[in-house]
Amino acid sequence: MLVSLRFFLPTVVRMTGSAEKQFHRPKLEKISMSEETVTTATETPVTTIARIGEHEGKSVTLKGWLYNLRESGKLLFPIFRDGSGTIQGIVPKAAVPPEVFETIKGLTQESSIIVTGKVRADKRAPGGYELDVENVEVIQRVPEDDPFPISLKEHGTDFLMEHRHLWIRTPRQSAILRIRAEIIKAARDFLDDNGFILTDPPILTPAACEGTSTLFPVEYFGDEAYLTQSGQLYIESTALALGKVYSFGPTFRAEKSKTRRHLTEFWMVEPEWAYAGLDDLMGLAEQFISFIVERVLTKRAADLKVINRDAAKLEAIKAPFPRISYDEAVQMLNDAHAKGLLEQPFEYGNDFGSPDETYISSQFDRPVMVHRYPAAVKAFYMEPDPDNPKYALCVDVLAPEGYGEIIGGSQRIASYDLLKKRIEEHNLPLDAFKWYLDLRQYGSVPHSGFGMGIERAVAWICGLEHVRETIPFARTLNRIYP
RNA sequence: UCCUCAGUAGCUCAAUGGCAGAGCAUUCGGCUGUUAACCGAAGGGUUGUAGGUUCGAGUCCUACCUGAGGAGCCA
Repeated sequence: MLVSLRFFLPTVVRMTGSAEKQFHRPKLEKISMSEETVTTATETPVTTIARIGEHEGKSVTLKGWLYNLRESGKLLFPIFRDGSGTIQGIVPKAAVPPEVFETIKGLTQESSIIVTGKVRADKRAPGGYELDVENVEVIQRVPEDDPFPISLKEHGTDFLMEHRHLWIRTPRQSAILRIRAEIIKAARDFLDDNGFILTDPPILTPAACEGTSTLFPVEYFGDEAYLTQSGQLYIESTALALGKVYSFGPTFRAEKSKTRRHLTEFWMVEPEWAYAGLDDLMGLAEQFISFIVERVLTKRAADLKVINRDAAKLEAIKAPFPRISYDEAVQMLNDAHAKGLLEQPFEYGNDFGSPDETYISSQFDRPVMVHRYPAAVKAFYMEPDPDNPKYALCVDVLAPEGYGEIIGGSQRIASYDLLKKRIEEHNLPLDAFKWYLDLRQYGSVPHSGFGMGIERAVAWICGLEHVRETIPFARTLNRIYP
């Protein structure tokens, strides 16, 4: 896979003694947590590229890096980035002291600099503004014999992942990480504002949560422990203590999955809700997803544009979402196979494979909720449907555009006897689940919850090919560096 | 674990079994509005590893290593 690094380029800076003395270093009165600070030495406001429009016609100071340098005779066009965006500067030779011109001319890509200049609106500028550079201070100049490895041209996946610590500086990757942060904040704001209490489950666990996935073993003072594959069982207990709870944290799966949808370490947000049934859960899921998408559209429109995401597809994501049963989904798959739209015939009773999920989701313009799978293919703790115990009261939410399952949830078994029976049927160690059974011994209630994989949600909302771009440092089957 | 594909300059890629190439990056020179700028020049190679076939292997054969995509499993 080739990844085009649009808007990127390199350059350099020469730090001469005489030039350095002319550069002012803005002195801050204090460390400010706001984006805007004022230097007492120069009275030049220190701002960010994202907010530079507030300073049109005035001189400002930016702290950042050189993204690219173009030159045309006695004109230099340095492009700066500061983490909030990029802006082009212009440096006519006649307009600045010779030291400043020579310093900028000698800058290398990704050299760190503090630059001062006057903000000017310009229709030719992609961001609407340019900076007439007045001065520059070089903090560190990248040596030209070991230049920044990620050029503006295309690179291969392996090379980019090997340089992930530098790749994240590029505009597209930075935009994705900002959107990820917004998605996480939206998820937590939604749950916080709807009465869910954050309760953090342990990451080191004594046994498998579900008994299915392959776990990462850890040496624990002479015993074997495992990295958690889900916080669910633990937040069932906090839900019975606090009513409505959620967890947000990392989970680990040692499955040898090699696909664009899998990481060995990923983040999940899991609400758990006492006295809630499957219908309550589906209502929560559609409100939750709608809220997150709306928030990203509102607050990260500029970043969606940077990554070229079709916002119209996201604007359609509004509750209610279609709800279909497993049986109805199977009927869709059978019809599709009869029409030649699906290669493999679907065998009733199985869980859906990737091509199946892709087809089902492609039939809708918003996430589709598939409920009541056969209990036999689902986890041991799911409550049977009272209307037909062959089915489990569970739901998978399939994202549009072929992104597959982003949410999996269910109503949990409330009966002590049934849960104990299921644990035995799955050959799970009863003693390890004693505490879990206690939840059904002491004030058991119907309760439900789901887990949403953050990386899959980010991949879908951003329209990405692969989940490895949705997290700063992806952990996959074949990569644990950097 | 299985299937498919790919490893050649720092990067992205060419090269019918017959002299190892281009673009970008780097260095030098030119250009006063460039948008992955452009124009000219220079430096830059153990063709993933090991073996084999051949007068001759980047190219064909075998094994291995590494990576990618997919299946299974999962969020």
